[in-house]
Amino acid sequence: MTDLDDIDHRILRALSRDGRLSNLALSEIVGLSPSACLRRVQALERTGVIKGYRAVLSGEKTGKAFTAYITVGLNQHTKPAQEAFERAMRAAPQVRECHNITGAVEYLLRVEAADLAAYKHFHTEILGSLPQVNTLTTYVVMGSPKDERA
Amino acid sequence: MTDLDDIDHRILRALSRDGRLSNLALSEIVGLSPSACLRRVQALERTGVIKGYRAVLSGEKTGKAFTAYITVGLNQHTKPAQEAFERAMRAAPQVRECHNITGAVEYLLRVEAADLAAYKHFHTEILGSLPQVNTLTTYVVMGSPKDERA
DNA sequence: GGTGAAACGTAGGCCGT
DNA sequence: ACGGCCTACGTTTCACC
Repeated sequence: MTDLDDIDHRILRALSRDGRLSNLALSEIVGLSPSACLRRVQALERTGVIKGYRAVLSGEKTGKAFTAYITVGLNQHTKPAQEAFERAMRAAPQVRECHNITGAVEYLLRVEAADLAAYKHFHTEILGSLPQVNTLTTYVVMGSPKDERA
Repeated sequence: MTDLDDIDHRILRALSRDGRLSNLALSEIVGLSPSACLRRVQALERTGVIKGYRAVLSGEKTGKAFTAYITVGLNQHTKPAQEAFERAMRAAPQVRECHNITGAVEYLLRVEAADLAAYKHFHTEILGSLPQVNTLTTYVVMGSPKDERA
């Protein structure tokens, strides 16, 4: 369907590192003329290989100094229960990621909050009050030696 | 040190959603003239509030259809052992994230691979062969109802 | 913070391969 | 089908108010 050659991969690598590269600079990096390069980038965007662009913000400097991963076990495995839980996660601004995983529990969340107190509030008032939730285990992030999705 | 007003927050929200917004479009969204808007964005970049910009790629369409989270327990808690492990994670292209966490194990990884076979190879040949690694538990991602860091 | 103008980058038509 | 050239147009960026 979409097959990517060497130049496409170079474009994707360059834009992953710096999504604000100008087309002119990008064309020099990948060794193409500006117009040929632009056409490729537009095609990658059109076909959904490039899903979008994002500014990467500093958690500390935007008042989100506390990050944790949480595993969530539900007490029912029915579709309505899952949908209700996922709806609640989508509505919660502290939840940056919600993954449906295999294993002993159903979900893995990434949560960002201002501090431990704000996290505690989220944990007990929001997560703890959902009727579908059975088990919660928190893993506080002390550091991220690697985070390419920063 | 860095205190952010309402307009700054609007800028950050807009650029988080679309990191390629032109300064002109951004200035209209936040209700500033282009030059004033640009000065703010440059200040946010200079002070590290905006850490960078990234293209968000489709895992499926770039040949990474398999995603898993892995918890890793080490058999020594010494600094050299941690550093050796973190070095190996930084060197492994399949590892997109490596977080140092609290709890029963030391690390949480996010790994992306082409398919289950490629993952198995990484799991046994790379992770399994590191002398510091004691326990490995894999959680395969079946779906991500929410992923704002996409 | 806004204005204006010069410098710069973008984007699309066109042609060659 | 894909790359390079050319050029009109839009955007960025900076000194100045």
